[in-house]
Amino acid sequence: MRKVGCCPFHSERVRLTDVSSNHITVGGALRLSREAVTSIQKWSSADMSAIHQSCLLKQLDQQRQQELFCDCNILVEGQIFRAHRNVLYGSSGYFRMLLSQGAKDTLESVNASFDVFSSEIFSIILDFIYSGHLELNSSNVIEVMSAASYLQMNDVISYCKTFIKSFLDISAKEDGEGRYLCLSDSMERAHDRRENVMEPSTLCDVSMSSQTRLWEHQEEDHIKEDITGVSSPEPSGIQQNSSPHPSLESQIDEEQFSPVLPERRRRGSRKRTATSRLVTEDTSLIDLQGVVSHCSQKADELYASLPSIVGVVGVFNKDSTPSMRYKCPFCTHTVKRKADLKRHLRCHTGERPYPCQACSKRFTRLEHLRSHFETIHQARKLVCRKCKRHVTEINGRVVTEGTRRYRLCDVCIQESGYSELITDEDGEKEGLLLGVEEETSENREMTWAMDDDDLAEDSGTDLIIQEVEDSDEDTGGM
DNA sequence: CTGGGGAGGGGGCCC
DNA sequence: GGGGCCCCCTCCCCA
Repeated sequence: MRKVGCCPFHSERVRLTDVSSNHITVGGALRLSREAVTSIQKWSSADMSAIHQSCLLKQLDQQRQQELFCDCNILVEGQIFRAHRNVLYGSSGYFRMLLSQGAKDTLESVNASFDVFSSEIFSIILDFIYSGHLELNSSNVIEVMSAASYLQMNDVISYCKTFIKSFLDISAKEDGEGRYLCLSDSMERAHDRRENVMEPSTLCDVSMSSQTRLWEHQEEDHIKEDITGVSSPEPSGIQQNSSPHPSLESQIDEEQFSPVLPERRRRGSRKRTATSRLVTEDTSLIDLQGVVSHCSQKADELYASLPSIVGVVGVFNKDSTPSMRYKCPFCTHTVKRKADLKRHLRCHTGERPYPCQACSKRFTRLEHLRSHFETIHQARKLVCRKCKRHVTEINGRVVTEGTRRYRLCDVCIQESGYSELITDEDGEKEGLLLGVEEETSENREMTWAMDDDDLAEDSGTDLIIQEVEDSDEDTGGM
């Protein structure tokens, strides 16, 4: 009579008396196929740790909900949250400092109180600490990030950054034909997910342009030569999701969550991002009205949700009175006024609400657009571009090349043979911008753009992206 | 390779 | 709070 066993992993019937090279006896009785043993070895090394951590975290969360072994009381807006000091210590730099100071009194409960964020926000963060899931939506993301900044929770900040950038994905994305498209698809995806729990899988689904902007802050040096993101490293916000709880697992890799680079450094990759280049290569006109208004609404929604004090820095005036400053939730920058913070945030969100209707470049500020338009498209500078001498309406002429206009003195015009490019004076006075060419609807659009005051968000309602020659000026400008 | 200038972008602050 | 100005810095192009 033969004894027959079963491989528990392959459900393969194995004759225990049949010792063949394809099966391994474990513990003298259990027989496993070699494939099963191999898979067990792989499975153990790769997943056991994560499973264990996940189970441990769930167990801790259950203890928290049952208030078992909780040795921390956190008071927020009159509401008391109970938690474990070990968990808080491993999740928050703020609590790490706080608990380190009272490390000797390990038997007594630790009490902490906060009035810089709401109980709802802290509840969200505490839930994340104990579950690894962050419940973000458009109305709480700024406050969550602000609180996370206060609590020194870099992983939460990274979550929020990714969320905001995917939410505010307003830059144009280039398709395979070199044409820049509106990002309604990615924005809709962001819209769809914004009310949902920020699961790791959704984080991985952040659009490429969002990722590149995020990496621009953290991995600038590495991606400079490969801003397209094809072979770029994973953003930190994604990497950390691979574990059930990165803070507990590794106490946060400080290198991985390095703070945002200073503003001056980030400009290094400005032109490689190509986020504002909306030039199309075909002759069709693309109406971005919907995109602009949609993005503007998204940005306004976020800005409106800014807490009254995003962060306070202990700065004192000369008379020793405290000076309140607004802290950027993305970086260490602080400003005196909320409006300045709003302006500053554009450099993080990538929002460019001021499009040039002549060349489709977009700007973060109206003054930058105006300066660009006057310099590039209106030739306002009374300086000869060639010899740099001052010119007047008498001894100088406006020369037009494509959408770019500049002035040359009569001498330089004769020397360089630009006479055929001289702009008609009458046309100039009337605001024509394309020189000797016939006035077209596009020309009128450009004229209107600077004549009217509604260049910014309002201009989006009539925004027409025009066909622009892929001239050196355009490519050089970006 | 290098220096100068143009263009773009960000901060501070005044109106 | 928004608009605007000034200043500074950085990047890129070109001679």
